[in-house]
Amino acid sequence: MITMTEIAKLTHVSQPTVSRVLNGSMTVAPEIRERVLACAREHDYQFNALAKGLQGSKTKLLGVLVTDISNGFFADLAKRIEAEARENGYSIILFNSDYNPRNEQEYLDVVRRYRVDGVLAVPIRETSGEWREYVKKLDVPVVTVTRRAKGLDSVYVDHAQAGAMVAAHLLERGFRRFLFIGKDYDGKYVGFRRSLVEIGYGPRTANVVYQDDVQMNRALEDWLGQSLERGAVFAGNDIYALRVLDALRRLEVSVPERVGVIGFDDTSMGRYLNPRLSSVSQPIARMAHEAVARLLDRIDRPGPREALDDPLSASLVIREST
Amino acid sequence: MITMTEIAKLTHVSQPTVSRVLNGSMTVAPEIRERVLACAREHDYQFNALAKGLQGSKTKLLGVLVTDISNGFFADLAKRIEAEARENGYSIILFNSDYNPRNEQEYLDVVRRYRVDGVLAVPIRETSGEWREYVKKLDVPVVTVTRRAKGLDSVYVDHAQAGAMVAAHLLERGFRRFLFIGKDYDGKYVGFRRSLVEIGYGPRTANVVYQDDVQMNRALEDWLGQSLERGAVFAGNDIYALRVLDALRRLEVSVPERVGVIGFDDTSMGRYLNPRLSSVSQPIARMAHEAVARLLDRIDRPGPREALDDPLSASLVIREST
DNA sequence: TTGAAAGCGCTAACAA
DNA sequence: TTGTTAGCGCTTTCAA
Repeated sequence: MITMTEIAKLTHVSQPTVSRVLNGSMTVAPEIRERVLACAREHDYQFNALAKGLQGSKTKLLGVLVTDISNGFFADLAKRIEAEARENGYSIILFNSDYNPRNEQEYLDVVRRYRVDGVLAVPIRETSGEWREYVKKLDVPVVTVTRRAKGLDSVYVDHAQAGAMVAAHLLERGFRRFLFIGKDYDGKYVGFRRSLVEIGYGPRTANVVYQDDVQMNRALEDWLGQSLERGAVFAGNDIYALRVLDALRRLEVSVPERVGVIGFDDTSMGRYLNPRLSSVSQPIARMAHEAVARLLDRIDRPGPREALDDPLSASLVIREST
Repeated sequence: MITMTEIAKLTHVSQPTVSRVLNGSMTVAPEIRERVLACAREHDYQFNALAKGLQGSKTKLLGVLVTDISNGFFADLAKRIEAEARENGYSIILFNSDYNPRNEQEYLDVVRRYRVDGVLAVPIRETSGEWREYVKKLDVPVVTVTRRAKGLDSVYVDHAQAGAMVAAHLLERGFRRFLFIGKDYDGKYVGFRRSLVEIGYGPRTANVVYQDDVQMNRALEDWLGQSLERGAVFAGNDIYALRVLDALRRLEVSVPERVGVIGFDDTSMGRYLNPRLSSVSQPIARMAHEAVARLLDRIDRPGPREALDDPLSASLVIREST
């Protein structure tokens, strides 16, 4: 691939002059400018991003770390982030932690090796000390997406509030018992449960951690057997919701007459499912936009500033399943 | 971040000696080796991948270009590719062309700028002259994944064969009219149609290019109205299939009694849908493995060799919808 | 307006 | 076994 030095030789100017032309400096004689540009075009010059990055620390590279790219929600998020980054002249190095902290840690090292200008991350355990420590060492700006990490720039949806919304909706629809599929420390469950406890439904709300289909189906069956009252399942994500729907169908439980189901993330399949799935929609495009904007701002204007902590709110998408 | 030169100063050796230690050369006195390693650990040294890449052309970076990462199939593929690459010490720069050739072209330039060691691509139009020309200019190895590009290393599933399999299956299940959702030059339709034409069903097989739900639903309705014979819809991917299922439900057409539906890619949701979706499964893990292996081989042992052209075969996953 | 020179962090000769 | 020197492709002074 042709270099500036070679173009310089071909056009009989110095290499820095070529640099000036190619970077759009206006202090070059039009005649030379033409000559250099023509030569660059002819040989299809592409600057060496490594050499450029070696110099001024601007690699125009962003590290993006997600937990699971094969989850439609994160795939969408990654897609939007990539688009936003591209619009601003940045490229993305993508990492998939697969919910494995070892991977996450390893990636953070890789990111440093490539001297990325900044990192967008969906941390596995955003509250852990290890995560904070690693971020400290990174010495490039980091923006946490989807999760809230205290003291760090975070662009996220207020899960507790979303959970409360779900509770209100389910109550209004006449459901009186509740099962959450997911971890009990999950923000959405925290908010969900809190609302329910407040009005005395604490004993009627439980949670199950998803391990595999067999285990979940059994848990579901147990829960169904405990009472004949109309209940609702709040799934931690749409993937779980889809499985719940399937299990319920197998058990010949009618949705939403006997049991309601609501998902989370509002992935695109939801509106085509049978029954159409109610879900909680996160403003993906907006999150991607704000996260990238914040990150680029940190990159462009370094120095300490207060951490961004602006929870966006989710919205309910009500369809047939509740 | 600390550099080799700085470590050299701190440990009172020359910088190349630090390089030797850190790269595991055995020709260094144990005492020095210890000292240097300790210092590196203490300061959490991470080599500068840019400087390294600027030198020996090995950036340990792979460009990955897909058409749509938000499609579950490609998300899975990307995930596997990333994992395979990582196992071999490579990182991934990810691009999403969004089926836009302009993006694709632009990305190929970016890839050159970062001097990636190789590229894995799902091209938009693998048969076009433009694509071949761009690949030529790339002067790094390129492996085409999912599609077949003549004369280039290609790891792909034989879509025509898959299409033929679908035809045989549908016929066996007693369907007698056929509608394919997708482009007529799509390999799977080519193979599908060919099989059908051979036995005289040419006039009974048609295709519709998906534009949006309204248009597709209308086309579907038209097709249904043309005959009362039992027919099947072959969707170009599972996403289309899901929509077809939804449209059919709206039209109160029973699946698979009156109309069969089969998808493509066998995305994970398929087994939970109502009805469970029959689909064509591509060996994603194997494709990722072979593609990365081939690419790394090209990188490690340059020089002309015959292009890899080894079509893998897809397999039918038959569930309730056919 | 242009060029010469230095340097980013590293590897790769080559000497000692 | 270690150090010296040069150079990868670029940007950035500093002179001219």
